[in-house]
Amino acid sequence: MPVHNSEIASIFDHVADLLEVQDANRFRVRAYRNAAATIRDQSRAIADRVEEGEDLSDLPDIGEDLAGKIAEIVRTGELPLLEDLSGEVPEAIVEATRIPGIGPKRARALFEALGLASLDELAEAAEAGRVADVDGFGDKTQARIRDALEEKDTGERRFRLDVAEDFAEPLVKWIRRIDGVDKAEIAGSYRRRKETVGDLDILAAGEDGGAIIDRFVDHDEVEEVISQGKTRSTVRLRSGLNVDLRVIPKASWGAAMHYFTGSRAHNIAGRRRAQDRDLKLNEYGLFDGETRVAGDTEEEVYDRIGLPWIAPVLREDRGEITAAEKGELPALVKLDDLKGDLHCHSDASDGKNTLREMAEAAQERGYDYLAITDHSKRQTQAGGLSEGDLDAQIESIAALNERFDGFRLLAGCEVDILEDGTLDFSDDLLDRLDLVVASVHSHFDLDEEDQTERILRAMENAHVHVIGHTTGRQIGQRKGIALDMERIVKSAADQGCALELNANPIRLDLSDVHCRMAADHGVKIALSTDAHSTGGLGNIRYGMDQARRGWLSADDILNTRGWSALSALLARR
DNA sequence: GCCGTTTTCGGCCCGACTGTTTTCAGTCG
Repeated sequence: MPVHNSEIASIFDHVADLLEVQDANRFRVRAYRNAAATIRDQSRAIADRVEEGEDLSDLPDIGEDLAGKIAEIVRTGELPLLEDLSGEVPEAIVEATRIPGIGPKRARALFEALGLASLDELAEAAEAGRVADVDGFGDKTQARIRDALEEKDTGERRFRLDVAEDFAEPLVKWIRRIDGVDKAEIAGSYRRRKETVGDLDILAAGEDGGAIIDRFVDHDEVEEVISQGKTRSTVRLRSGLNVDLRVIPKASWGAAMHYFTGSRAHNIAGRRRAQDRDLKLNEYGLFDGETRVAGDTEEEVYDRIGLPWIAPVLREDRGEITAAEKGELPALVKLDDLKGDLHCHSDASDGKNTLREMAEAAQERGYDYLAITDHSKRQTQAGGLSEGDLDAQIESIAALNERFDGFRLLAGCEVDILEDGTLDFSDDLLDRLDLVVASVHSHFDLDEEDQTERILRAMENAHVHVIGHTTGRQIGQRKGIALDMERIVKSAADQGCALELNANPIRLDLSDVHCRMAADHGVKIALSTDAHSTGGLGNIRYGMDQARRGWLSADDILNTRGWSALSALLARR
């Protein structure tokens, strides 16, 4: 089994963790972390590149040494350096660094001073009051350790974007009404529209930071004030969501938005560019010595470091800076480009609304078409249609279309991909449909080889236009099925089969990296909601954000085409 | 350990807040 990129990245991250506890050169630690990030963001399998004899040191942050180590991992599945380090540093110390406020230095100091060997022993020591006896530690840190270990709070919890929105939007509106606040916006991964966010970063412009923050920490939903200064505060809401509020002067707005939108890696790259130009970039502005030369707007900041404005969704240090430099940033797809939705359900299967209601909702959104893709017969629990039911639905759709002007319901189906990769309906029946989406809804536990073959076989059926929610993952709830995505994408390209980007915020499947991989291979993406009600069509914006994070342009998306162009494309299968 | 308009050495992003100590290292974002 080839080694996955994520496995190589994890090994490097683990090495970095262990080196950090050993108090190794911090730039060496950073080198391992940077390399891990680079590897994680590659859309192609690193293992394949090694097999093909490619020079990995061409990749950013991978030099001769790390290229050699990657080759070794690909060959043997192991890295001797990691084995050595693991023998020298107790894993429990690394685990202890996940306690908020405890980093590598303090974790190691504690374990050495108290002769600890496990987190359980650390919990006992905190309970017995021995932590506060260690030099440099006091009662507060001891209480923090005790509480964190009691709650098993590793600080790792992430919130789905749509869930975070429910808390974030009312909160930022409330902050805007605080006296002295000129404006306030949410920055961070929320603004970059990541599928999950770890915390909310809210930026407010105002002069009297102390007073604004006093009001902020007084908000009803604040459960705990983690830190509170004159310009910055961190609180935990009752929901468990952490919120950072940062107050800056109005003149620094653009620089601060840039800074707090991140990502961290994108910021570091930006500050390096500033340095190269003998400037200094921080959240207050871009400075030439003591003089601020930019900072009002993000555009101005980018401009002065020689770049066009870069959309927040691209700010992940995945090549956007080089692309911006060369004037090769993608023309990102936008909501207005969409002409329809290619996956939704009616009350004929497990949807809530009738065909007519779904059609009217789609017209209200300004769409030219909507594909009705109810479940096939295998999906009994979801009211899957029998052959006869689908037959009747095709007729109903044809009758409805008679009444529409400039709009069309597409007769479709979300047909089940069975365990062996065959489909739940006959080719003859599928042949009568405008659009066929084929999806996996069962046997999630097959191994990677079988699962991949299963999808490949489904794609070989020329009646299949789109593979629905390809990995089947549900964010925070269910891992996706084991798939060799590169084989899937290559085959999709060969077959002319599209892959779906499912806009449901629980799915967002494909991921951003997979979107980009697909586009790089020329595979078209169906950007669809999988709506089960008229309201569900509104989820399209989450899928749009994900598509943009995947660098997709309108041409990469199937349903930016009008019906005649789309039907011509579909007929080519 | 990586990188290079100062290219094989000597740099490596920047600032706020906390806890513990009394001037700052560590941690975090």
